[in-house]
Amino acid sequence: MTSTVKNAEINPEILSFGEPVYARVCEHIRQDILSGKLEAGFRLKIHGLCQRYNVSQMPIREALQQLQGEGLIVIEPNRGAYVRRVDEHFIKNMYDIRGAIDALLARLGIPNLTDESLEKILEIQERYEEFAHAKDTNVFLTINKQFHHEFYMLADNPEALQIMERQWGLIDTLRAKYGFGPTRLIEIMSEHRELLEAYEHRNIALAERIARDHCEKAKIDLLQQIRDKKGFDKKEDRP
Amino acid sequence: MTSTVKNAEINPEILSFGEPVYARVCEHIRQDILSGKLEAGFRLKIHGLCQRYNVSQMPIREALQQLQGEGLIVIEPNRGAYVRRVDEHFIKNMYDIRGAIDALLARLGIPNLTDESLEKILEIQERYEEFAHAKDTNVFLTINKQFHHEFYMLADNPEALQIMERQWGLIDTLRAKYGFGPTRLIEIMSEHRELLEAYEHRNIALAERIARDHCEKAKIDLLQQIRDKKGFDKKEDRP
DNA sequence: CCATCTCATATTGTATACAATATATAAAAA
DNA sequence: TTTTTATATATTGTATACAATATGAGATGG
Repeated sequence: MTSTVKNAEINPEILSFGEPVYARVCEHIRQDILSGKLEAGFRLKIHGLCQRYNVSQMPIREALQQLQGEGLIVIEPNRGAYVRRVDEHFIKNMYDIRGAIDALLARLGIPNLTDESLEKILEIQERYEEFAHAKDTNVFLTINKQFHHEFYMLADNPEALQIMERQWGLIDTLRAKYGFGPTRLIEIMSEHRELLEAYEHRNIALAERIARDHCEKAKIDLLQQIRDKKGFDKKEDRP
Repeated sequence: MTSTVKNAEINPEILSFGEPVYARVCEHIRQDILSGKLEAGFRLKIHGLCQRYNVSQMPIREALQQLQGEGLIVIEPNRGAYVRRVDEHFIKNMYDIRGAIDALLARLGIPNLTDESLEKILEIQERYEEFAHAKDTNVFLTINKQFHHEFYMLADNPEALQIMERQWGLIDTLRAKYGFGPTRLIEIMSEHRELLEAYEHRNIALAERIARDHCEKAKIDLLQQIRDKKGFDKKEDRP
């Protein structure tokens, strides 16, 4: 082999696996956005990302294009890329959509409900209640995701799951940042219990209503948290 | 300026505007997929696209990444890109999702309903009925889109609109290919009339139900059309 | 005849050079 | 002082060379 290695050392963490660099970089940036390390509105300069990941521009550019397709960032041609900015409208709209989707998934899922899945959900719920007093937002978000994931699985509609997950990450990011209202954690617990009961009784109409209300209340709570803590919608880099 | 032009002529249709090439190529491929020119499963080889658009690989690759983010194509690392394959499950799932979203938009939109918007919708509906006997699927799809677009606007939830439009294009492509069932066009007309009436009376619950049923019937019709005309799910290029 | 290996070819992936565009700074004119 | 213009710098966009990987055909061994 007559390979002419003329490039300097490459970040082994990025190159490591057989996966292409652009895929790895894409995943990395996505996580940085969803974890809140890269805040909404943050300007993503290609050169900066090149240094950060120690690779050339092209894999970076490809990663950014994919993230734009996913809606996590916005690329203005010849001007640059920014982490998508979210406003109260976006939050309201996403919760409304989620309410509709969750209701749908209840309708689709209840006919497929088995005793095993019911038990599994109950188990998650109990773990949830265990941590209810801990007040650790991230632990909550994780268990919460597991809880709803079980319902989603029952419905057997991966497209709905994918559509929601694609953008819902941004909402979870906000929730991690602003937390829950003082009484919200207790309310969530009982709302989940109610939902579980509706499933147990195979009461589709009731489950739909509870799922929608659940989202509605979560929406109100998050918006309230944001208004309380303020600091929202500051530090602009570019409109 | 000491520019050293060493590249051959560039396709002026692609380069023309101030828009970057990758954006133009992206739009072009997207249209080719949605219009059915590039069928589901079609292998998108970079070199082939380079020749087709007479540009180098990089803009092509960036365009493909974005389309993958949008979900229109699938890129298997180191193996290639394919137009997303759709199966009956996908169709069923998308119609279910659309039913839920349309119901939501009815609920959100009715409170915002004005006489002007009502009149505009009625106008579209009349144009619809005018063309009902023409049996031109594409004309139908266009007018149909206008009809529903008005309802979507009332709801003031651009995220829902965007989420739907992103993937719904693939369904319209199938509809354009397989057409409507013999009695379906008449049914659509009356279903739209019913929906319009429910809006007129500001009957949210009724409008929700009609919107969902409308999607349910459309789903059944499309699946039937596909089964009838066969030829579906053939000509594979790669799993 | 079948399985496996080798090697040529095709295709995708990455780095780099350079071009095009936007942004910022400073000088000139009003 | 304000506005405009010129110029330099920074940043994005494109083409090309080359590297890495996958694919397929023929050879080799069982």
